[in-house]
Amino acid sequence: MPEGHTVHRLARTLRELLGGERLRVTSPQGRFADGAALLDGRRLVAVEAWGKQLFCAFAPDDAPRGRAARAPGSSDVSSRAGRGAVPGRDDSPGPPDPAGADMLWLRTHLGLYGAWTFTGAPGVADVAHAIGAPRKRIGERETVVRAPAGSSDAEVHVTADDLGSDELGSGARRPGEGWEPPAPRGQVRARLLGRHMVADLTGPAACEVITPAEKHAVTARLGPDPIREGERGHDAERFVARAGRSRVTIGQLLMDQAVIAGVGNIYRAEALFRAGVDPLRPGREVPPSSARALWDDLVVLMRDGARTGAIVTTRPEDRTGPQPPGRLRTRQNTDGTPDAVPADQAFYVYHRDGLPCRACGSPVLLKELAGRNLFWCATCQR
DNA sequence: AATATATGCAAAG
DNA sequence: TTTGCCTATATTT
Repeated sequence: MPEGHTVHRLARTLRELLGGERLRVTSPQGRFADGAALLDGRRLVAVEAWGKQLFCAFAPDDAPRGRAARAPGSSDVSSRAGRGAVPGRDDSPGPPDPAGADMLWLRTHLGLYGAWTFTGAPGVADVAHAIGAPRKRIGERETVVRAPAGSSDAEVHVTADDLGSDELGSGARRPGEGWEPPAPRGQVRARLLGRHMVADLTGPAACEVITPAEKHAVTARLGPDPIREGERGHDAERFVARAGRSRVTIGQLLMDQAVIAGVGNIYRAEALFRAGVDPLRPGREVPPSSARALWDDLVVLMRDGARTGAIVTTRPEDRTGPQPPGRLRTRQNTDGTPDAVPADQAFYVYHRDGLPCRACGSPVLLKELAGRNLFWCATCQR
């Protein structure tokens, strides 16, 4: 269920935790055995997200060595703030050419159910960490650390569980020394194993090894990605022009990865509400100023999502709904930041059908459109 | 134990 | 427009 923000977050995590390393690549489940054999022993030199697509570049081990290539606008593997340094890391300069003829790319797409699970050696990454489905992350538990009375905000602390005290939390050993990765859990399609970290991929819609040319063909079909805005220039104008000449509804255009990459069902519904745009209005009948506002808002919302790991679109003054009885539930993947918001106050319309609109009080509507649930307020969105 | 659900997408009809 | 697929988890029987 990840939207683009999740995939960018994954890219950063893979870059930081495995970038620059020679990896063992396997397919414990077996369904990716051939592809894994192609990548096994190669070096992870770049990790890139575009919309919901995740690309990992694997260079031959004899290729020029260096840190993972810097994707424009993203941090490279040297940004390891808050994590322990890894001994023996190769520091030689000169990233390999990601388009080089001997490069192989791993293309993955999480689809509805996919997830990456990360497990690290003590002192390298002290928590098991998964992104994507399932909602409850494997080996992780969230606890509310602070929930001030009268405040809708709470701090959430993410702790590892289920992995045993020998593996996690003991700072006694040197980082990664003597570390063995845990046995694969569930249907692990692909496993990327570094010296101190393992990344397991389950349930992807796509997991394949492709050439640079094939990778280029995939990205050429994708529209501009709000999280990557600024790399190419004119992304906003591209989106506005493309949407503005279409007879397809703006609600469908926002879900079309060739029109705008990375938007999913939640960002679609929420951005349309925030812009006051009727999802059923044809793109060519949406004023360009509204289309531009949609794009600009998605840049902010999705970058926030990539930073915090959670989709929260409500403004603080609109999070005044009644607290549900029982224990506080917060949006997952919050990284323990104060940005945590009760799950039922994170959205304006998504999954709020039948409930009163936060702005006008009229009931939020639900309609199935192109196989997906569309939520909107017919009063606020024109 | 069976069923419902999910932030997706492409192929088939 | 409908179907099929990939998987783990919460809910219901």
